[in-house]
Amino acid sequence: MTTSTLVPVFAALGDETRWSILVALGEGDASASALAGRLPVTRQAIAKHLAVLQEAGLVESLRVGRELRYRVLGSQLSETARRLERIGAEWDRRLVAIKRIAEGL
Amino acid sequence: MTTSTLVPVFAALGDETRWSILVALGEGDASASALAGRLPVTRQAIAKHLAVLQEAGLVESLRVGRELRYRVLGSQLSETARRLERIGAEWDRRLVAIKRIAEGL
DNA sequence: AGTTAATGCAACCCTGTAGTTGCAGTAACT
DNA sequence: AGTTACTGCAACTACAGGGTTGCATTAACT
Repeated sequence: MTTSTLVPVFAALGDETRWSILVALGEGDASASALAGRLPVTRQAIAKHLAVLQEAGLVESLRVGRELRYRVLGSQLSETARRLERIGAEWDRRLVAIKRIAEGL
Repeated sequence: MTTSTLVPVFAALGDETRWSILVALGEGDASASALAGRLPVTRQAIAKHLAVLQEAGLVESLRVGRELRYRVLGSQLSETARRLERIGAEWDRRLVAIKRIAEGL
């Protein structure tokens, strides 16, 4: 497991507008146009954000009639969370070890 | 719990160089100058990155003699992981509910 | 006290990207 | 078939931020 695939996910999550989109999608699948009706940005801007989110594996798209609907993928988020947890735990373990050494054990 | 404090953390994690810094710090506390010796960027660039990481609560600084040493905070990472996990789980729950409706229950 | 080695600050370049407007394409619905 | 409503593509603006160089400052160490 490399971190190379993690970075794009975080980069995607590090934007307020994209979070708004994710939260909106969290309430139900929606197209770029539909999202543009709820958020204070253009449909084209939203389309770009959706492309970034899809590239990061955080959403998937599905054609429904003439519209392209997007669905949020919670599993990817959970997967990322598990990885983060492991890394954080490891760093904390090291810190504890350092403290024990500092205390002269 | 709002997501407003989450975004800076992800923005901080969404950069390869900052990950290199975090990984390096994961092996032991270090100053900006020391890090500059190991990574292919300037000390000043690293200093900026460290400021971002500190702002996001991912590292803390401690003076040791005339140098300013940085330490990675795994706990913040774990905290973020827990939040992510919850959100991801909630979205997945909704998806499952939708599928059950689609199956006509 | 003088030297050395660290940090702090400022100005600058340049690329990436969030956002826009405008128009072309395309597939439903009547 | 014609209209409507959605997506796709392209060009452009503007600003944030990752990176650099250069210099000032400050605090250990001898």
